[in-house]
Amino acid sequence: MRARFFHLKKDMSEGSGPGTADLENGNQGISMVHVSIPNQGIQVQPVIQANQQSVIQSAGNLQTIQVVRVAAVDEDLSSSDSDAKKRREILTRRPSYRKILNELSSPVSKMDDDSNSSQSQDGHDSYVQTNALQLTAHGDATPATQGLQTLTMTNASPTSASNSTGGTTIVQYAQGPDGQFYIPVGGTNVQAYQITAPGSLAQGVVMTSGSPIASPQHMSEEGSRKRELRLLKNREAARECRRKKKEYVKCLENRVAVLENQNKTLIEELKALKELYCQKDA
DNA sequence: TACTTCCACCGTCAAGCGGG
DNA sequence: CCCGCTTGACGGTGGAAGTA
Repeated sequence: MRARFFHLKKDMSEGSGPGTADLENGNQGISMVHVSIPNQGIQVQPVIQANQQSVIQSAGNLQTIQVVRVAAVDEDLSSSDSDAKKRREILTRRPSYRKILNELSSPVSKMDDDSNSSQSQDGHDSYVQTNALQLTAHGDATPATQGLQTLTMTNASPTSASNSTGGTTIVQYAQGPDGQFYIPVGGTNVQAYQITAPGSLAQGVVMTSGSPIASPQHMSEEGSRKRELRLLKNREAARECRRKKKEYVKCLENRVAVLENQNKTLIEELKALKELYCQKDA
């Protein structure tokens, strides 16, 4: 089995590298941590036992960050395919990063509400709030771009083959009589760009300049159009998903840094109090 | 310099999930 | 129930670093 399988969850529970110090007890069966943040203080409270789902729930000030333990699952890597299937079934699906980040940042804000950025409760996490990747298609009534469709992607990557305006990416495409997709550039001057077949896509959307009317015949099917659109959407979605995942990991790492600092401070405080107590006693 | 290894990123597929 | 979104898995690519 490839190590990449569930690697995010694994990273979270293995106690290796940055961002895992608060989860070091994972190998003792402690896989849930209570983090409560009353005003400024932070309490970390391990909770024994956890079921197999990654859940983050919040109740008032108390947030429960429950981390899936994968170590036990990974231990029997040599087991049969049915075991692998079982593991897979057990560990399928986790809440989306958007949801997790929502919960991490609550009750201050809701991710999908008005604002586009927020800070989590520890005041250190800084990540851009993301809306779900949304693509809405609607016709364009302007004569110059008759038949032009517009895909609006909120918070899509600015590097995508599209116009990006403040987190909203607009992909415009026209559908030729042959069923091809054309991406017009320059308003009235409808210079057509053809989205090529998936097989010829090395990376991203390869666009080749061409006539808005002429097209190769092999792309003329409705099915291939739909597929092309689906792939385009999924490409953007995957990009967005990876970005969110990165933010999520960063968010956790920041949280770990804060908790480590807190822990260090408390240890020093305890040490000082101990010394004071010993001096008094002597 | 050529080769290998590692890492990050990407596109695609497939499956689960939630909303309508 | 269907459709679209989300995300894990997989395979591919390119660049950086290490090695013979």
